[in-house]
Amino acid sequence: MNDTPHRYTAELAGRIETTWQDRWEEQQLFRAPNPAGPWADPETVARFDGAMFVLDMFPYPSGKGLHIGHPLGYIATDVTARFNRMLGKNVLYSLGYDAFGLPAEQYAVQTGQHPRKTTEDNIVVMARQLKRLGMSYDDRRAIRTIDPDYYRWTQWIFLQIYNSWYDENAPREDGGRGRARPIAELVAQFESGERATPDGRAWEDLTEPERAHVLDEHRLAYTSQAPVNWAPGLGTVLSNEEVTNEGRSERGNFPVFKKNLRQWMMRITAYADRLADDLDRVDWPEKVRIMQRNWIGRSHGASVRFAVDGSETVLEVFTTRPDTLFGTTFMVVSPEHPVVDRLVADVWPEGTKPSWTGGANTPAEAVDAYRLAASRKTDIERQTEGKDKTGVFTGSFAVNVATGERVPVFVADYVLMGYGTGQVMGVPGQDQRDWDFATAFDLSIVRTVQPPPDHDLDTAFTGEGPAINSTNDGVSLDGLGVAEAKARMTQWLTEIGAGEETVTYKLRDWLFSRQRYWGEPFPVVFDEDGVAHGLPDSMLPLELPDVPDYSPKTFDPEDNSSEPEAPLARATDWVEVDLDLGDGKGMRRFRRETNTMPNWAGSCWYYLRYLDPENPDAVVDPANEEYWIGPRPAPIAGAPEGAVDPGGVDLYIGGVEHAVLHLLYARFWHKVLHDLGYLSSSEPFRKYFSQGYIQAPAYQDSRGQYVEASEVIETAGADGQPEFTWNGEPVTREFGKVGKSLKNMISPDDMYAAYGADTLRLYELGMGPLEASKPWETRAVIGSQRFLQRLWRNVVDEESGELVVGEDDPSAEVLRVLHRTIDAVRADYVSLSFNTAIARLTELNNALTKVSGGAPRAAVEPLILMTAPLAPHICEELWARLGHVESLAYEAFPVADPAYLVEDTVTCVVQVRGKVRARLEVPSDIAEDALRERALAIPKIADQVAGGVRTVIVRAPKLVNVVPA
RNA sequence: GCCCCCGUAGCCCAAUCGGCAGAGGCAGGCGACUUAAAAUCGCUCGAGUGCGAGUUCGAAUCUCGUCGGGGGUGCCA
Repeated sequence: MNDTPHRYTAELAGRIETTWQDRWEEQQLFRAPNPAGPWADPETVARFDGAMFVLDMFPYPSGKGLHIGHPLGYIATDVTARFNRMLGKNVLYSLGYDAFGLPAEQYAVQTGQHPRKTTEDNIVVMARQLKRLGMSYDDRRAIRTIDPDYYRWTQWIFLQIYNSWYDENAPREDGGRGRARPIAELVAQFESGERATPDGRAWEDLTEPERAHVLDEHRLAYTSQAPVNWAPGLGTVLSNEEVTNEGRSERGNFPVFKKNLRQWMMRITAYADRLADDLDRVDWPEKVRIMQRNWIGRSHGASVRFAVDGSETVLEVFTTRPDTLFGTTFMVVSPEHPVVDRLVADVWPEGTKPSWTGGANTPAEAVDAYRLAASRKTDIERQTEGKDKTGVFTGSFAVNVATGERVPVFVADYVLMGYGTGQVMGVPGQDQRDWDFATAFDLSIVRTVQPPPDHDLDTAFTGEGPAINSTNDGVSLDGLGVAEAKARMTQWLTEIGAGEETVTYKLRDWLFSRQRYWGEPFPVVFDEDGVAHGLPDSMLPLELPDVPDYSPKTFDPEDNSSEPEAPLARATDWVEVDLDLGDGKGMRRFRRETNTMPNWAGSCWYYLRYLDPENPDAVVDPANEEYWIGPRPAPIAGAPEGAVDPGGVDLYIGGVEHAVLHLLYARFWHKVLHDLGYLSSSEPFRKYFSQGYIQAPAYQDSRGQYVEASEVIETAGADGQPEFTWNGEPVTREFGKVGKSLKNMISPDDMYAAYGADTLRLYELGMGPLEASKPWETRAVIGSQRFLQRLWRNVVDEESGELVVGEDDPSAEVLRVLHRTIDAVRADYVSLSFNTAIARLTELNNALTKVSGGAPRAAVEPLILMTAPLAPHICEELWARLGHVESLAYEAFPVADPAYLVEDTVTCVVQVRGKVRARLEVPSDIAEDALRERALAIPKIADQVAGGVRTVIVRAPKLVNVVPA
């Protein structure tokens, strides 16, 4: 029989936790009122002290359920949500499911179940695990991307983007220029003649397909032929992330080919500048802002036009180093570039070196062979060949505009078609790639920046230095530094009409279609001329049809000529439809788009739907948007002078693996909707915090195979280092991401059973800073349980279950500890420093344990309130046992009394030359002079500075440093 | 290759503005409770901050170099 029936064991914790979880749910305690929309309750909203939107990256409902790595961020947001409720804020906090996607489809194909069934089953499992963790979600707002009521609006947003164009000259309210406008306004410009059509004909003289084609050049969502990763053996296209370094599919290890297919694209490049500039206005980790800026890859330089000798053809290059133009000794064009055809000469001209010809008899032969070889190489092969430069001479010469010299034009695959103009000027003196090419092809090298004396003579010099060899009749750069020389050269190029200042980006338009079943259908149909039409709102949602077979058609893995067949294409009854689009043309025959949207679509805007999930009339009521995420009066700390707050979610926590794509795509959509007037905020996430990973030990046997981590036995070795064995065999330990592949899965369910959810929450946040990755150690979880057991014992007698709190006033000493703790914990919660908050609470808890006569109620109650965001169940239970009827979820968070924060006396350290030599107990308000005198009067100090004092540094009241002469 | 972050006790981690290296936890040691063990409780041991310079009255903190670990990116003109 248990001696201590009221001890806080895992079993008791489990009972308490499930009881409170049910109670919270019954009382609908965490439902946040909205000011407008279907749930409008402005009176309740008015009772709060402002709004706070706390957001997690919503999960993909995997069949394996949660592991202990997942909840870290969720616990952090839950603590933040609970803390802010206690500060009087109206807190919006929920968690939906990102439920379309490839794994569900693949699992469905394997098991013969419908992906909706397996997905919904998985959601049930995850929802149970999360409820058991004690999350304070508003359950009404937990949207699922697969629900037609949700993806109706995903489709609606797609249509807004499709029906928009980017007007680079339109003024914005923030003072800049460029914003999305309805496509109808562009049509009006064409109709009125304000804007000329590409070929100059009048708009009304264009056929409908011609007009559609013109508009496609402007739409923010458009179709185009684009190269994609095609795996015939899988019957599907793959994202780049799904392709291995060896150019095979991650799943199944099938060959992957680049294939040109008609695809939907999103014109995200139109927003490149704003996506880069507005990073200054959001409160994000600097690391993530740098990653996004790198991804956008804005670079400033100049475009320069080169005449081709004896031809009308003009080559146009982009360079970030116009100052080095005098050092251009050759030109290079990408093999895929259409201009190559016009460059190929009939015969090898005089001066052609043997190494330039590739052994061919004519330039045409050489270039054809080279282009064919390049086309057969994958991107990966081009990369893995590294720095070995290959190429052939075209037989043409261009004219260096600065020197007037003829320079040979080459075709080489180190120049990429997809960046800049696909043509470069070869400047070996100041570019290592060009140097390598010049060396391989025996081309001349002219330095136009003076390298320092210690510079390696066999390499390019890319650093800062004075320009040399850079003077002609029109311009001289000699002696100028790089920045000045760039400006001077760009100015000269502009004057003579040979070039101008230019900005380029690495960012590409976003490939937006997938040949999959389990995704949002495009709300688009094609008429018999092949012209695309967006469906009218009244036809949304366009529901994903049930099909008998949702697996993609597979082919011979090596059959590059095969074409993907989207599963929806087989639903012929659905694809071929007669519709009246309401455009005055009556009932017509259409063919539906059979691609589906990528996984990103649903996750691009889910946070907006949390704001107003049941609104049938709008994606979100403008008043709700404004209330929850509208711009605030003050910009974020550290924003540039004059910056305006962009609005957005108050706190978004998620893994850094989504730092580039998801966050960038969501920002893009948000800005489009802002431009079109649907949103007052211009950024989705005002503050983003990237959490670290929890790593768990994984073990490999002598063959390098991972073994089940839970079955590994640790022993102390002869040298005191731990040794590990599995089934008696020695294994080696490493730390890695938790999961199936490393066989180190640890389920939160096991932790609930062994310790309880409150202990798990406390342990995960107590491990270290939220942003750090740290190793899981099951053995250490006990420490968090002990903390809660001590807290329990401060209130409840383990034998009898009676209250044991003292009703006397706390001592001054206890009050000082209490108020110092309040002060620190408040600050720690605000800065997400949960590990130090836990340490402070532990300290206070330990101190109360030692108070004779029982921990005083006046100290225990604030301790419980402060611990409640971290460990809500046990705190609710103790709060109730202390006689409170209401949940503590909306109790005011304790406030520190400044009177208890100041000490009467402090210990002052007295240093000699920076080394501590003595200590003084002094009044905390001691004057500098008095402190100096007292320090110098200490005999030990006086002895040490007998030779005289050079200076005394006093930092009253805590430090005196005496520097002897 | 380039860019960013991190190295503090056996382990995970603290340390406002540069001012006594230690808040908290794990493990270890000692003790209490127990017939015994586990659990629990109390007490306790423990590093001079990866390494080398520099700045400073004073450096874990700032600067430079170097080593180790992690992340991003990659022929981006």
